[in-house]
Amino acid sequence: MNIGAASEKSGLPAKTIRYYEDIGLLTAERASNGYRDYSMTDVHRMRFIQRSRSLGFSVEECGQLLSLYDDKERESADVKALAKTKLAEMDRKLVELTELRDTLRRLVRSCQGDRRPDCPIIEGLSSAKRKQ
Amino acid sequence: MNIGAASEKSGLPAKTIRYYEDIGLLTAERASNGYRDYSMTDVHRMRFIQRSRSLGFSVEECGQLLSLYDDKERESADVKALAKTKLAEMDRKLVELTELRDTLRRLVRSCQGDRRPDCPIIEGLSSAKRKQ
DNA sequence: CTTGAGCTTCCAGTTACTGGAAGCACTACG
DNA sequence: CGTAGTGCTTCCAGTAACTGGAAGCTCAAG
Repeated sequence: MNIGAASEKSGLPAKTIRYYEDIGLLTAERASNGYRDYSMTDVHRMRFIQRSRSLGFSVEECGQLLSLYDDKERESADVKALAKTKLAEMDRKLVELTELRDTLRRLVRSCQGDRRPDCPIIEGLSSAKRKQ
Repeated sequence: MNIGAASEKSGLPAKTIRYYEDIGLLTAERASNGYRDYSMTDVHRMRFIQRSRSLGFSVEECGQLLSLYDDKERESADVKALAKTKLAEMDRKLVELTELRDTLRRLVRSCQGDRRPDCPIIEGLSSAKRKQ
């Protein structure tokens, strides 16, 4: 399939797919017309990257994960360790995000949304609970 | 207080504080020696930006929020609308993140962490539930 | 056979920092 | 009082991860 179809199936913009190829995260077959030609395996790889990125993995870390994926001889303990580290990070981030969401939600509720210039959202955001 | 102290109190690196000044998000008094001199109000503003950024507001949006904050005559409805939009976005992101965290957690649990090369983490990540 | 969408490469720009050099300012120590 | 070290200053360059745009080739439809 062409890059457009792969883009649609993977959720990655075509530009980004080309960029990932540039930096070595993806490779592409070429059709006789010079167009990139992707298989479902490629799309899986794209989705893998897409998901990993949205999980908070940097492109570099995606590369690590993918290299573990590619090198079937690698011990799965490596993958597990990496995943565990990321998991802890995500848990932390999730708590933080939830807190912030709740703060914002509370503030939106308490804000009148009328013409009073002293909106509590601003007040709340600038003085919200500091940690450590 | 100097930039170092403000950095510590706000959680923003000094470099970043200077950068925010560059792009007009922050201003700074200057002491007689030419050093930037910050008040607690400035630190609040920094914390506001720091929190907003970590909430997923872009620097541009922080600017909008801050301009609403600065211009006391503005209706708070504007702030509320902006906050509400962001709130919806955060809720979506939170759901997505939770899903991904759970996926990763399940996978970490099912992965042996031994020398078997067929780690299910990779498999799971690359084929995880696709939506819409 | 042309029109338009989709593909190609390449280069430039963007966002939000981050690092490093060169040099002035302040504190502390001998 | 000199100097060592840390912190501040500016400025310029680099980074990550895209994103946009130009110039040109390719393909399907009318």
